[in-house]
Amino acid sequence: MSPLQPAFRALADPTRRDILRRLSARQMTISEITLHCDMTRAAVKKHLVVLEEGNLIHMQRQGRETLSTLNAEALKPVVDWLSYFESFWDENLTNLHDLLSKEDTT
Amino acid sequence: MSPLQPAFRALADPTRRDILRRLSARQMTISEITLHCDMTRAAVKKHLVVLEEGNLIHMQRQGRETLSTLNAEALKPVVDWLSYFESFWDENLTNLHDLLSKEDTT
DNA sequence: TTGACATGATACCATATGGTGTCATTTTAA
DNA sequence: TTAAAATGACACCATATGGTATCATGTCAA
Repeated sequence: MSPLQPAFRALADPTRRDILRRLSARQMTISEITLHCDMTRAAVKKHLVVLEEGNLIHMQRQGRETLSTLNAEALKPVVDWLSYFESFWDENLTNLHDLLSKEDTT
Repeated sequence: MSPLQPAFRALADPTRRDILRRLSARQMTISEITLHCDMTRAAVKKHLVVLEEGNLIHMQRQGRETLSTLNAEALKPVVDWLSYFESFWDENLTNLHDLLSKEDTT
């Protein structure tokens, strides 16, 4: 399996992307995160596990609470994968040019 | 629903990411794509539909075949969303610093 | 030491997802 | 005109996914 797969999978859910944004401000406990999520704590916990599997966050027990911390570096490989396509953004304009040329001769 | 959701969902599957890479070289028919995918044409077609829902490709009937074309621009919003976190890549190094300081005083 | 707090861990459920097989329809080449 | 090629459209299946409810366990504060 591609090492990117767990990260891409984690990013596919809107709740998980929202959690990432919140964790970018500061680390939070599971209960804190749950306050914003409109679902049970158990569901939030599951999302956190998926995020951790994607290495996008780190969970650390601290006394009776568990702090989740963003690991933004893990997004780097994802951005790199997507960056491959940046060169095609302009190239598509070229294709549009070709298309227009053909239409001119029709 | 966030306009990004269909794109993130489409990117979550390795087969679909592979198809995007292949389409970056040239547009292909469904049968051509299927040759590389180790699954039936029907399954590939489903993936193509998901990619189209994410606006990542465009399908166009051409006689008896359907040509799939990459729409790389649709990846731009995805990259933009991820770029928000770039500023935290360095900030995490700062956090590491804090952590090390604390350990020094322990 | 004792109850409330914050979780971990499960069991269970409905739906979404990823695949297959099959059949109808349109198009092309002989 | 006719069979093969290339799809579209379904029906069907097993699993994964996203949520809930519940109960056990460790921890903190009074």
